[in-house]
Amino acid sequence: MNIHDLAKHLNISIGTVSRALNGRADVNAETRARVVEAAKKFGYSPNQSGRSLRQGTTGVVGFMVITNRERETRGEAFFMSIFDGMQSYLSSRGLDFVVHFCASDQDPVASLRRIAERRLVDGIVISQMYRTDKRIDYLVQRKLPFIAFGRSASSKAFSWMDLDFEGVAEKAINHLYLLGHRRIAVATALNDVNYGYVFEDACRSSLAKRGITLPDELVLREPLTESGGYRVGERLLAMDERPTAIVLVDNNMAIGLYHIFQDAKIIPGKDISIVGFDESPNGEFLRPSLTQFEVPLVQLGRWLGEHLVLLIEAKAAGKRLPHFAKIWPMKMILGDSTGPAL
Amino acid sequence: MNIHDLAKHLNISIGTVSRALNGRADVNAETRARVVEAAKKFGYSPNQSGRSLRQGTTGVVGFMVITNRERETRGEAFFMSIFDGMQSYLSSRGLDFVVHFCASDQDPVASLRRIAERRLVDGIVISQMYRTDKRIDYLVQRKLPFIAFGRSASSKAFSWMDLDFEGVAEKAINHLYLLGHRRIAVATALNDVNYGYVFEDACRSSLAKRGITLPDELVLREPLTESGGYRVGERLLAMDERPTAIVLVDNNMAIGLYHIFQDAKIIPGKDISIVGFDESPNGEFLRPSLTQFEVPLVQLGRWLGEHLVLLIEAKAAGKRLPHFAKIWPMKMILGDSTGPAL
DNA sequence: GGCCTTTCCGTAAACGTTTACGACGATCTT
DNA sequence: AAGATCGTCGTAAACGTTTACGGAAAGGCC
Repeated sequence: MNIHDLAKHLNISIGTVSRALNGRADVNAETRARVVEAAKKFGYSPNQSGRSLRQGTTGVVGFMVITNRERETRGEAFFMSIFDGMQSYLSSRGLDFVVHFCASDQDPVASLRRIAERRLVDGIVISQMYRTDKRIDYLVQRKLPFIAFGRSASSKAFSWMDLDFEGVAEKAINHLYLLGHRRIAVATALNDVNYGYVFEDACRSSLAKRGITLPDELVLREPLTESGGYRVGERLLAMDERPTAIVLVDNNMAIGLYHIFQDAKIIPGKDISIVGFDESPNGEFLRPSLTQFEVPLVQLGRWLGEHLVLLIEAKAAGKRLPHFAKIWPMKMILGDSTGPAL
Repeated sequence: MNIHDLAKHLNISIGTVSRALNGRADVNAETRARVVEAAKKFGYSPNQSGRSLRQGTTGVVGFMVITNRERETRGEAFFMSIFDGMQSYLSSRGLDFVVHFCASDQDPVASLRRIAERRLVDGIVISQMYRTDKRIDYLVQRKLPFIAFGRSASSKAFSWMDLDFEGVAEKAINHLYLLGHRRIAVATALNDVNYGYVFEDACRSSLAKRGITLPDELVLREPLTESGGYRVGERLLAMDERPTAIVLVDNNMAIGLYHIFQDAKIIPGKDISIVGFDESPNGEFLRPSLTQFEVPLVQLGRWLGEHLVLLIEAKAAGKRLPHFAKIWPMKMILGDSTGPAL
């Protein structure tokens, strides 16, 4: 069933059918009603290939995520809620949303090139930004609208949004400082994902603001997983001069950390203070409950959808929007995993 | 940069360029080399819209997942590994892989219709099957190749694969039975997702085989989340005649269950035995470690990719493959959460 | 040398849309 | 009444490919 069949059945021209369905003004109200009804009856909806070929636009918005077989990124469940929010906004705008996966052993730029060159999307969100990320240069050069979810050290001008690592670090450190903690460890990412460095630097400067220097041995770089957290615990236990508190860049780590502490009969919030990062269901269900930060992920996804559409529309209109750099605020949720320093 | 530009630059016709790039036989080796090199140099790759319009095929394979804002499905991280495996297989076949999300408050059939009618994919995996699922009828009628990940009670003939709920139930029940347990509870899904029923029935018949009838009050239907597990724990604690063991259809539940037990000073494996379901990193890090089942998700994703491609190729060749119904085997991993009945 | 085969390539149609343009009758303006 | 405007619709070109078809040149065979 294509537009010709539909037109023939209605005894009008395909041009009129197209105009009727696309809500153009120059078509009789009654004709339009007939067309719409017939389209519904026959389950007709325009072939996307024909349409995009003609218009040069696909009506599809993408999200690229780099999977990691060893679960070393926070990937996982985190993204699902973001997808949810983004999809719900885009569908309200009549756009399709698809997620592209790129295995960690593949070249992300090649994967992106493929998506872009085959013109599968009108715009895309890229995530898991590396410190220097070639994807940015490529997308800028290709003029494909995009938002980076996470900052990068790229010199190119581009739009991005990121979690408020500075705010989190400041609130966490301040909270611990007021509780009397002075020797504070930081557990951060092992691989080259940029936010590991961002968080580390933020903690360092929040500590410095209070006259504390962060010694190298208290920066624990491990995979952002349960076993990474377990490893962090092992390293903490092996220290001569153990810190009285630790802040984590990832809540998966908290699970492993809690369990090694449980084995070692160390009670979070009493013997050592722990501050988690994102709001994960695990955090609420840990005992004692984890002090962590609230991230409304669905809302964040909506935001990404809205702003990517703005970029796409601007490009279609031939305009140029100023680049934005949005920091997503996060609220601290006090749990029982933080307490006065010994 | 399109095929015309490339042809003009090389001083040959677009037909030859197309043939050269598509690996057709009737083109001179030297010409082909020149074309390939020029394409690489200019970063040319064919416009997917033009190509699909002509060939009637998109080179894209999809996966549809229904998000759930309340995290009531096992959705979440589970899928990420499946995507990983599926994507890696498909990319080795030169196909693209995209994931379509459908919010739980949207109509899954409408969402699927949109994908199918706009011809965005050559084939699709649908998941989170309902007991009676209209998507199946739609896809069968539309003749779009698909695999259902999860069974359904649909009368239509279609291909599906599912986890081995019967095997899991049998192994779990047998294990508990040999440990002396006779009063065994089952925690399963609250909503209409089919596998909740499948698992319940499987447990029921495994128990029956050993002369035990499963009383209604021991079937605990709750959301497949941490808080659902907590709720299961509450209900267990409130029982006059508490079961000595419980099997779970979801590991997220285990987290909540462990924590209410921790609060109530009930030790899994000693005071009560717990059998989890899928292999999740949480399970390994629970204390005592959870008896659970191994699911090689990446491999499972590859399997889905391979078999969907088979269906797509069969359709392209005008052949009809017999429908398959694959049960994915799962291996029990003994933890410390199961022990002799009191 | 004539014929056949093979190799290679150009031509043009087709895929299903959208949209600029023009045509037509009807209505309005003066 | 003539011209202008408006509402509605049909026509045809264009988007970028792939591929069936045919033709030219070259080589092989008798």
